[in-house]
Amino acid sequence: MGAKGKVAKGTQTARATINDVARLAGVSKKTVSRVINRSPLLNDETRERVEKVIRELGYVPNPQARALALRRNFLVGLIHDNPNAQMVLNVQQGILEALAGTEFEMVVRPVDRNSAAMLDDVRTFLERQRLFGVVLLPPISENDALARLCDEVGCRYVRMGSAQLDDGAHMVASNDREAVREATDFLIQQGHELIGLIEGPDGFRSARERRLGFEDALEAAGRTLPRSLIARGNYTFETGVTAAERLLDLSPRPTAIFASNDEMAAGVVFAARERGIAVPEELSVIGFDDTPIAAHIWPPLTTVRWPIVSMARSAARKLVGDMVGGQAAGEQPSELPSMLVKRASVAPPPSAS
Amino acid sequence: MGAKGKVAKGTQTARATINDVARLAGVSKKTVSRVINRSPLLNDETRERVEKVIRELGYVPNPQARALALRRNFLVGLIHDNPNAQMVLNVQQGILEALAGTEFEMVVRPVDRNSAAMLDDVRTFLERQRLFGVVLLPPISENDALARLCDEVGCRYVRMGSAQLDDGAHMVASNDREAVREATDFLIQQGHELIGLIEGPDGFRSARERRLGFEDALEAAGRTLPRSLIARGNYTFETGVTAAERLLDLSPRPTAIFASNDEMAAGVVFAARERGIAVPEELSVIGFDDTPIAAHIWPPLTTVRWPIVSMARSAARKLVGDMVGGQAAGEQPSELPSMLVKRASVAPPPSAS
DNA sequence: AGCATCATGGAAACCGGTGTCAGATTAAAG
DNA sequence: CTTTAATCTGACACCGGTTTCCATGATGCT
Repeated sequence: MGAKGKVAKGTQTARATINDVARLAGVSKKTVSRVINRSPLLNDETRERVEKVIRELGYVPNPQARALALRRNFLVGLIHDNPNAQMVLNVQQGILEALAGTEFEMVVRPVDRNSAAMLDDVRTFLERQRLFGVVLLPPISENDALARLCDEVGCRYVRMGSAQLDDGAHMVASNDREAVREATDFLIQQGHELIGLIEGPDGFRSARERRLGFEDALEAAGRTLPRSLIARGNYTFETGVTAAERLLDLSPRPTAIFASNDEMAAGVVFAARERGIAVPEELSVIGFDDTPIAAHIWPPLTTVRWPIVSMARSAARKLVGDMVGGQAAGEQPSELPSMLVKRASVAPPPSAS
Repeated sequence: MGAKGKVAKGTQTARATINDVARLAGVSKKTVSRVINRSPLLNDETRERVEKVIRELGYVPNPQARALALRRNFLVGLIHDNPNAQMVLNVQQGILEALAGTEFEMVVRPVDRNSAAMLDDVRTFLERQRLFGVVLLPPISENDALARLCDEVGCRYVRMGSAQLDDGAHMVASNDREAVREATDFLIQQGHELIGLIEGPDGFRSARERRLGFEDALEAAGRTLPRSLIARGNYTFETGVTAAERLLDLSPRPTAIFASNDEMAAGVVFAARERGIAVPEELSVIGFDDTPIAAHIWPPLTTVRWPIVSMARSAARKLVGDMVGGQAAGEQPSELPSMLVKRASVAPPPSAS
């Protein structure tokens, strides 16, 4: 039980105001305000006295009043148009971890990338709510006009993505290209000759980076990528199935497939099952993201663990960092590493056994 | 009139204030305020004149100022401690659908059910932010103390759940017991004699309802449920695997398993694969929720489609209904139906073929 | 017509903080 | 022992709405 209640709660919950604190501490509102806002030009002795009263009263400044006076809300927005539920939730988790214990809250705002009114909607949202800052999740984070809009309305922002698209203060990225190169190298080392690629949708930066990584690996091995071995999906399970069906009907059939995300990789496994192709004996599969589905299907997927939670946490810390914890928040990394998680979906090709 | 009007800001983006509207409409702030808040005692002609100016100016009241004056924020909170990412995201989607086009925003707040400070944390959250209302997601929605707390601090709330735990104004529920009875009936009709149950964690209302539905079906068929055919998981994939392993090692082995959610059902399929037991030829599986994983594993799962998005939308409408759209929001349903989705994971038992 | 009742709109206070700027204190310099 | 500068502190207006209180004109009733 919390024995913090020195404030007698009568019938009504009477929250202490800044005036109460000021009166009891024998100072003015303004001085209390200075204490709250960590103003440097303040006598230490005065500060302590006020802080003592604040503690005794259990006083917490009213966020609505502060928002009005400061013309800035203590809300961090998450703007996304991401089709992958798990990814969105991981990002939320990361942001909330960074915001825990602060006065900030998270408000979530999905947008429609294809809507002509998208930018106007976001502008209205930002101006109305006067958000402290926003985290932009890919793919919408790749939209430069959106970033400019944030600047314009005076809203801080941090973009998440698969490659550095902005300066360190506004970007938290992974290095997808490098990660995919390693994953593809792994397939090549296992002896695979015909490796199919299911790439992400056109216009997604991550799709491009991952394809480049794939090509990097082939090139390093002195191979070229035939057009027929490339299929495209839009990061959903269903398009993964369709793309895999095309690749699996090829003759000769690829013995391995790299899918640009786990959803599509799960689709590959599904399509293989439908055709009676054994995974990994006859077909090796690698995905990307390491979402739960990767570990929950049979066989569990070899995949690239995308540091999404850390990226989101880092992004949120960048936003509010200078407001809370001072140097504790410190300099947040702008690039976080991925790693290859090896599971049962990869084996040497049949011919190599 | 001593029009000590403010100096017009030239280049700066000056959002219209209530004073601008009042001046241009030739009325007082108060009158504009009455228009905004749909006060009934107002001349129709005056109202229209003011509304015209509002439209022309593109005026939108400042939410921060309203929040301060009204002592109530235009935020709807989502409080949850749900382990299932997909479910949380579906709920968010439903809430956002209900809030679209209104002045409300959604703030998400995960809590820790096991923390002793949970209630205090939530109280602080509600009092500080002065939320308009909250949606409570199971399992935390089953916590009566939490509902009482909301009442106490004057925060509206709507609970979501698997059974009616509260009056219609505060509850949106499905009827899990009935849905599971139907699902189990389906297994019985297919000819299964030994049906295993993987129930949800102790203390979850949904776990209890689903077990009761299971028992209802057996009882109606004149059977009893041996203790050995019941295993327990905590709604995660991993505990589903463990529970399934125990059931599959029984002799005689059950020919069908009902798992209380899809995650655990996916675990059952996984465990069966590990043991070389063919699904559905040697083992039928039914899950609950119809989350994406159900359709994305092989074989696709027969499952109960839980109307989670509609429930969340309905819950949010109940909260803000009287504020927006008047009767358009109308009376929201308090119970929404589930349905059995038949996929490939169920077949008659081997002996029956 | 005269008076009570009611609907309407305005001035000013208020919600609970923050910004500006001048005045008070104290320290350093002359 | 002044004078000057630097450091703290508080009075007051302000953020942009809502609400209270009251004056005003319109309406109803006898």
